[in-house]
Amino acid sequence: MAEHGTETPRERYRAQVRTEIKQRAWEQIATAGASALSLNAIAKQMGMSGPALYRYFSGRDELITALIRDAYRSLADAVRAAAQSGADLAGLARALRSWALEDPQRYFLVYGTPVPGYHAPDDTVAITSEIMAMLLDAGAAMPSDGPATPLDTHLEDHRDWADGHPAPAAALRRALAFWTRLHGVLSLELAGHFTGMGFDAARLFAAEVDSLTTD
Amino acid sequence: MAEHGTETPRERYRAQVRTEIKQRAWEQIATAGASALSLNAIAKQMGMSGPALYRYFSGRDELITALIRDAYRSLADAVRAAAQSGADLAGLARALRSWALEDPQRYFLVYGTPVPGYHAPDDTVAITSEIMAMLLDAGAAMPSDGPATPLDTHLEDHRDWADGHPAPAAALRRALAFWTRLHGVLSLELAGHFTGMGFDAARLFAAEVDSLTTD
DNA sequence: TGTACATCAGTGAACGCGCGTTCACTGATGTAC
DNA sequence: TGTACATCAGTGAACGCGCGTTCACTGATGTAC
Repeated sequence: MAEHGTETPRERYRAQVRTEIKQRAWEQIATAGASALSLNAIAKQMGMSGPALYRYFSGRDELITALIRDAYRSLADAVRAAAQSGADLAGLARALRSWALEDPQRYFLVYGTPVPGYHAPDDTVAITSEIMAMLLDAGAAMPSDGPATPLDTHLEDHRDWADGHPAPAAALRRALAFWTRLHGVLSLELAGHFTGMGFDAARLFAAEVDSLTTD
Repeated sequence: MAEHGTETPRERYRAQVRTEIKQRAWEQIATAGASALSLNAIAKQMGMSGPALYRYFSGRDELITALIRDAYRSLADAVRAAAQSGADLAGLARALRSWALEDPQRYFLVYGTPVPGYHAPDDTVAITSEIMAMLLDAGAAMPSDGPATPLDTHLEDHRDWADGHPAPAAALRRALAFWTRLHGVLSLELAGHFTGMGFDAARLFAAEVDSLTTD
């Protein structure tokens, strides 16, 4: 028999139901957007009554928070998997794109329109700098010819966000460009702003990836 | 006395109230996000009863549609104003940034998380290509040295979206990069993803603007 | 192995709420003679 | 200029709805002796 740590059957069941709730929540978000997420609707879909969900989440807010945390975690894992298999910046970019296309609404839960007043859970900043560290690793592994840009010198003085990472300024710049440029193409593509324009979004993305490595 | 075309006092009043409704709607969106927009709340804020608004908009959907249309229009006007005062691509970029910072939620209504199932009004595509034409003008006015990129040749074959504009492929590429790169920095900044990182978002934006003119 | 008890998942009724929207109406504003 | 009528802005009551959330409960599952 497989061992599951010190998990009791009841704990396993709880974890299972929690997972199913989140899964249904994602489906609902994919169908009608995050603002339409409803506990009662999820319960109905699972064939149980509304109040039952309060055994698993203390309320709607905690559920959404859990979803956001999972989304960040999942993104970091995707990048990590690529990094550990020896990918360079371009490889990480491909991993990012795959992850984004896999579930656009998940992407938008991380990078989409912020809800005024809502504050993302604290762990997300830790996960973000975890991702940043991997980008910095990849950026630092590249040859950086050319003279320092004005942005380089600014970043040299404001590198706290790199959290002690010894990457040179050019790598900091590249990590930021990775973030902003790829997010630019991806989010416009996922939001449907390219539909009907006729060109291939994948090629535009590829060109932006190229732009990171040739400066 | 000033002439207002053939506007009757009643028509003027109607237009005034419609404008105030939209204004309150924007305030509400800025406070709690677009999904929290409520006709009743707007009415209350204006000191009138809920049903009164139905004299001015056929329902919530028509109001949101009007807001989106106005947002697109306003963006196009901002770009146009810059273009008509002789700005180059970098100048248009500054205009875009100003417009975005002026009202982040307006920006997100145009470029933020799409609501699955909702379709933006048709005029918006016309306005988008109006903006594109101005970017193409500015892009074509720049010297394009260097060999054609793989993206250039792809765009050469898929330039329908340029709507007959005679810009060379390099200008098409630059217009798209303008769009995606600046959106990348801007949307991350407006969504607050840079807060706490310590660097100056304006400089990052400036660097991206530079990247458009030096390839 | 069998009984007594504790834990805990899920139910169903009930709460107050704010939403969008309709409808028949009142009263003010404008128009025609 | 004054009266008769039409237009139309805004009201208030009412509708059904689905939401999040609470509470006292039943019944099944697990635990201790």
